[in-house]
Amino acid sequence: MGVNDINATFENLSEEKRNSIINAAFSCFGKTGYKKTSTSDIAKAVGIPKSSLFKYFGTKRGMYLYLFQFACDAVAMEVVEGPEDFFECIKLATDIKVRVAARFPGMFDFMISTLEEKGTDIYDDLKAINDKRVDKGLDVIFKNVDWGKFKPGVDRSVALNAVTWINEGYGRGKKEKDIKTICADLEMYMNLLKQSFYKEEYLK
Amino acid sequence: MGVNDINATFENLSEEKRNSIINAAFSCFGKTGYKKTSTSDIAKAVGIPKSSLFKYFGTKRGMYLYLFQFACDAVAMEVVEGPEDFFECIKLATDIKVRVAARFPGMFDFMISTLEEKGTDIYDDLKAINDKRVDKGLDVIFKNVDWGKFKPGVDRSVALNAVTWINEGYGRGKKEKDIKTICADLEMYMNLLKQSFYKEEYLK
DNA sequence: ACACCTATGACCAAATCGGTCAATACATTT
DNA sequence: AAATGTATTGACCGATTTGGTCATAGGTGT
Repeated sequence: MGVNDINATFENLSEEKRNSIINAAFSCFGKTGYKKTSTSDIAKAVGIPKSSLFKYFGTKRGMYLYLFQFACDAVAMEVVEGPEDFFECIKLATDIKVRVAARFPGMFDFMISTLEEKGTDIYDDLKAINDKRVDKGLDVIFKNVDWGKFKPGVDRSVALNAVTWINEGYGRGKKEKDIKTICADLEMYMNLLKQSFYKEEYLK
Repeated sequence: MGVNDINATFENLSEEKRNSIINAAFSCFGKTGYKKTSTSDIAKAVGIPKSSLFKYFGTKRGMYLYLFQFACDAVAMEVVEGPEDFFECIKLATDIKVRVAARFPGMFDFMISTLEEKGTDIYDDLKAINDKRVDKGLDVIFKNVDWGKFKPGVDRSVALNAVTWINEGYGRGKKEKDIKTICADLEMYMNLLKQSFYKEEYLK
């Protein structure tokens, strides 16, 4: 084992065990935030003794930063530039999100919660990691979008808001649905919005 | 002071102070739930000593139940039967929500959080209070809706989902906006959806 | 049998928990 | 001004939980 490699023991675990730990931690931290989530909460959720967590991550802070970095990397690995059609980009983004969320269900809730919680002693570290990201949210996916397809009255932020809110809302409510149903449902909602947003000539 | 009246001292406070306590408690409990929110968290948020809270509500449990009852009553007081047009009902519901949220900003987040947290020793008491409610969510407001105005393909749950998700999404993002802007923004979003949902003949 | 590493529960001091209480501050009555 | 009743407060309580340590038990390869 490397001398300075705190996480080495964790990385040597089987992927299955690693993911189960990561997912439980995502879920716990995502629900109650950094400060209010105790290490024993997470240990209980995973089903391993607390001391193992400290072997893997050193400190609670180390664990949280690891998770944040992990989530950033997981997203960055999937992000690609999208086509010029807005709703194709939405579909692409949804696909990515669904695919990632299938492996790490609590990840996006966790990511949202990280930036909400201020006044903690890790906030600066989080921002440092976040500033180093190149993917910068949805910018990459949408950079090629042809906004000319939209009706004159509809501006970009409105469109993007409506779409993301419906996606979020659907995501919050889904329970025990398989990926195919989810994608089909979302496509239906998106087609609904498309009819409101696009000029007639682009509604195939 | 009445013998069995634990809350009497609290009720005798000025409305301003009472509301500031209620709002801080809504916000704290809404964010981290019953178990993870400490009485000192709330006291600090209000700006009064913790011991005062215990004078007002007796116990933490008592405080939480009071808040829940209070929120139920506040909603029940505003709810009325809506007209037959779906989007007029939405507007009515939004008006109610905005009006209530103007006085108690954290109330709805609190209400949502109450039913999410299971395994606490107050869950049964909450359900008991909740079961006594007559307003039962949005049923009353929407009971007169004429669903025939919708396009054949659009079913009710889809419409209601899209509308509520956009409302929730907008609500989550709003910061320092005055009520008028909020209502205008939401009306714009709703008109967008209306065009997707209604048969042509009903689009004025 | 050995060495090597991981997993684990008992354990720690420090902080925090829900809750109490005697003392103070304050307004009202006499 | 003195006396009275109440509201407010910070100091304080035992109990629990906190982040974190560590010696030991257990498994694996040789």
